[in-house]
Amino acid sequence: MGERPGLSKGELEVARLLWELKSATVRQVHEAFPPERDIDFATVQTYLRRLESKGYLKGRMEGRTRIYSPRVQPRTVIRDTIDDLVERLFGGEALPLMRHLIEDRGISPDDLAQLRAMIDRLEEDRHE
Amino acid sequence: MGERPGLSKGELEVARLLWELKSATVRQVHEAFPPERDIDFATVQTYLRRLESKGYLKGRMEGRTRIYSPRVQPRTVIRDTIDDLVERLFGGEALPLMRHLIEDRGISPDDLAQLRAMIDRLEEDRHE
DNA sequence: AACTATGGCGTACAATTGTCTGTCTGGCAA
DNA sequence: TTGCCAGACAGACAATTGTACGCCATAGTT
Repeated sequence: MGERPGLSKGELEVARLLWELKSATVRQVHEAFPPERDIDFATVQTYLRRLESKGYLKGRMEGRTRIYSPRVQPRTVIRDTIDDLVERLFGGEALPLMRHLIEDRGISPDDLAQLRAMIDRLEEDRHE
Repeated sequence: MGERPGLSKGELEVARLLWELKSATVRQVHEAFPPERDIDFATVQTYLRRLESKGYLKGRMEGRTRIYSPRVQPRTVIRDTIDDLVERLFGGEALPLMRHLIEDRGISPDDLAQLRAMIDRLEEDRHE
C-alpha cells in the first residue's frame, strides 16, 4: 500500500501515545510520557515532525499551535511491526511468540481467562 | 543482568539463525538465509562480529575458520525484545498483543488447537 | 608454480535514529 | 511597558545500523 518508511522504536512509542490521545499537541504528548521516561520536549517534537513527514500523522495549525492526529490506523502499523518481528525473531511463525507470551513471560489468571474467551469466540465463529 | 547493548533488527535475524544452527561459520549462517533475502556474505560477517563484541556470541578459531556459538540463551534475548516491544507498542500490556495475534493476524486452526492446549496445560499447573 | 575459492580482518560510509541547541514570534502577567 | 513563557521551526551532531569493499593468507586445483 502506502509503502511508508517504517518506524523506529522511539517513533513507535510516540505514535502510540498519539493514538491514545486521539489528537494532541507536542506538549500533550510530552506530558503523556511516564515521568521516569525522561525525554526532552524537543525530542518529542522531532519525533512528531518525522512521523508527519513519513506520512503517519497529519498536523494542522490551530491558532499558532500544531495539532497532530493519526493518518494511519494503529492496526496497520501494529501489523507491520509484529510481522517484521515475527519474521526476524521466529522465522515467520507466530505460535512460538504466543508460547513465549504465555509460558515464559507470566500471564495473569485474569488475562488467561480473557485469552480463553477470545479463542472460544473465534472457534465459534469458525463453525459459523 | 549483563546489560548488553541491545540488538538491532538485522542482528536479531542473524542471532536467530545462529541459535537454530547451534553453532556455525559465517558461510553457514549466510547460506541459512532464505534466497530471497539477498544479503551479502560480508554483511553477515559484520553482524556476527558485532554480536560477538556485544557479548551475545562467542567465536573460536577452528583451524583458520571461526566458529560462532551462542553465549546467551535465546529466551533471554527474546524476552528483552518482546518486553521492549510490548512496552512501546502497547504500553506494557501483553494481552493486546495476543489479541492482535489471534484476531487481526489470522491464526490457523492447527495453531489455535495448540494454543488451546497450552492454556489448558498452564491452568492445570496453576491448580497444582 | 600459478590460480581460485574460502575466510579473517580492518575499514569505509551513507542513512537512520536519538537527542538537543538555538532562534524567532506572539501572548499574557507584572 | 517589559519580560517571560509557549511553541514553531531549523539545524546540529554523535551513535547506531545496514551494507559493503579490499587486502591478506592458506588450501586445494590445474
